[in-house]
Amino acid sequence: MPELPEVETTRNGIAPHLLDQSIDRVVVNCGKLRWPVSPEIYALKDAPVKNLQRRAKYLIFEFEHGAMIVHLGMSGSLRLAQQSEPLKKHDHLVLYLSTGWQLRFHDPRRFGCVLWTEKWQQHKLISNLGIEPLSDEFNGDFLFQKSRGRKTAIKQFLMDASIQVGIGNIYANEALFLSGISPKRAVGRVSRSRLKYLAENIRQVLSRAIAQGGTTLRDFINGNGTPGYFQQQLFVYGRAGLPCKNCGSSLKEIRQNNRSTVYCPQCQK
DNA sequence: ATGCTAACCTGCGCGC
DNA sequence: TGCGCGCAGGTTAGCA
Repeated sequence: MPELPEVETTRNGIAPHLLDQSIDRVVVNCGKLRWPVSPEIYALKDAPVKNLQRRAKYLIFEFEHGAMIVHLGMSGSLRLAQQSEPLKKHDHLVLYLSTGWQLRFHDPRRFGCVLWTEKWQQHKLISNLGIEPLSDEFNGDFLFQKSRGRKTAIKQFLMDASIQVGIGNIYANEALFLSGISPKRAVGRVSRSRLKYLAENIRQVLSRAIAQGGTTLRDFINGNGTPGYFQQQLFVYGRAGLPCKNCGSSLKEIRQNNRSTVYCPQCQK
């Protein structure tokens, strides 16, 4: 479900309700997620949230004594709710805030996770991640340096979180279209100038998606229960067989690494 | 090191 | 209406 913009949108939506507020208690309705919900989460009590940040597609809730790491997987969402709203199917965790609001973790497919760690930067899911695509280090030179000698397809490379994080299937497809680069091209053979353009497009597409509240395909909602609007601006993702918005020819769909890739064979070389 | 596959799940749309 | 199939925003573990 959520790529970087959707996770960031979630953070923006819930942060005002959490910062310096206390989580009184947590009720776990189903602790069987990608990994079992950590025991420390069950025991969380009267804990003020000191900070809420995003690293890759992870949300990090920092407390005095440690941190809660949340990943939304493919179908997860976090949503603020009032007590009076009935629980939905797949509302696996309910965090009770001292303000009376609840933060509910909803995840039909249960590919997400809710874990506790004392030092989140050293957690094994976090410590080996690549750089943030919206940071200054992420640019054409970085992509050039990381990609030399590699034969892997450029799309797969973009989605490799050990290189750079946050780019999932939607935005990999979109960024390559915006850059006019074939998703099949061996990344090690893409020129420095094209990689520079690609890096700029990645930053731009992610930033714009955040500004639009993310992409809502099936059921993504931000922390306040409202959908995103970026899907209206998608050029290729989900548009296989439809006309290219640039040249009008039919968009083609292939599978790479068992993920669907949509691109314009005319515009992307 | 790099790279592929299976695995973790539920829900939905489509063809028959 | 119902059933089976394939596909869906992700990522790790395990094995070549």
